[in-house]
Amino acid sequence: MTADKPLRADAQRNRDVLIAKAREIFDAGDFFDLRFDDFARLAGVGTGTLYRHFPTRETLAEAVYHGEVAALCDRARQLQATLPAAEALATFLRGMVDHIAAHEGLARTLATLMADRSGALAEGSWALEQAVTDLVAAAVQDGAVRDDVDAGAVLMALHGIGAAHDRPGWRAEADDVITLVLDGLRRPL
Amino acid sequence: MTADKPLRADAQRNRDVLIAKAREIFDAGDFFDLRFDDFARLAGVGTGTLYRHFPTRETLAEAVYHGEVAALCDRARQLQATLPAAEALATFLRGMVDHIAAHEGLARTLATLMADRSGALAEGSWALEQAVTDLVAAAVQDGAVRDDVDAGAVLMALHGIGAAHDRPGWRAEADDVITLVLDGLRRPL
DNA sequence: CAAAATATGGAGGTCATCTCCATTTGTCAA
DNA sequence: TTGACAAATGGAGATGACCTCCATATTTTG
Repeated sequence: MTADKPLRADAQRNRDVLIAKAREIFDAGDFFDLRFDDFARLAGVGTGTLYRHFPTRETLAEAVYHGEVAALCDRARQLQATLPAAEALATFLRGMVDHIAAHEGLARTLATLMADRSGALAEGSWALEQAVTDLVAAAVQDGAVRDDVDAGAVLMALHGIGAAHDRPGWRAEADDVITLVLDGLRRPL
Repeated sequence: MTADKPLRADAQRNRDVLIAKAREIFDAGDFFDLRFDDFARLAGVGTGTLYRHFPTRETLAEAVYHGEVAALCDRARQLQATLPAAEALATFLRGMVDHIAAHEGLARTLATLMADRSGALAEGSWALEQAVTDLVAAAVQDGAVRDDVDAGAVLMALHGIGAAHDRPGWRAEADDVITLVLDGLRRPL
């Protein structure tokens, strides 16, 4: 896919700084209040450098997102290796809520970008989708979960949770969504 | 809340034209590809007029959204009056998916704006939330639905459906989400 | 170490957004 | 009807964010 050409040392360094700074801003939730040019200065590089590395806000977001997704996928695999399938799925989904709760701004920012022009981020989230699909498939295999609903539905529900992050009773409602999904998955009819 | 001052005749006419044109553009999904000034010309008014009526894209979206929400609420009330509670809820949710499917561009546009700065639209969707809450409450009353999950969770799931509108297998997955939610609601444990 | 390749930064062009106000249109009382 | 006041209009132009471009600097290579 991405035939990563070896990046020059300083270029790599700047790229890393940009991503790190971006994650920071994302997390604070200030990403959209900030002029893109100013972001370059904040990161200590020229605007040209910023734009060469990340032509748009979306590409930058994708880079940050990649790290998130990788971490989540690791967690999924680890759970799958150490717990019964149904429990792994439940634990993972509950954990997702914790994770989103802990990274409010980031979740909101990503949700916004996701809804906007889904192309860029959709690609980045492919791995996450795969991980969830695997978790569900394993649970189906165990007979713990019905086989007539697509794993994509679980993704959708998660997406709703992330996107609605600013609702007053978010945490309780998010937990309820997971409860509904898990209970709904359990009964074959 | 909104102490609607009586609008002058021509102002009202322009306002209506703007909303009508906006709904049209929304539905075509071209809302974000269009310069806001050009939208004014498309609607046949000056930019000043556009901005006086709708200072931002969001306020315009909210106006369109209002109509949608009103229609949906009517439907909810009608179902609630003519069907058993559990069935009314199920029919309403299934119908939501149809509705979103039929108004692709609009759904996507609203989802985007919703995620962005939720303030404006969140206010507009209060009525919809109330309608869903009523449907759920009635079903709980009937004993057809568990009472330990908040109606907000259903809203969240719907939100996820709307926001993820561009996924390849959207329709099937959306139906699955509804299935999960309904089945999840059914079992008290 | 020289030359080639690669990356940098920020000045300035471009273009969407929004403001402002001279003019037009609607309202209402006499 | 008409005059006078209020409300609304529209579009020219200011503003400022986004992005390009290239002379200069840095890294790598032979």
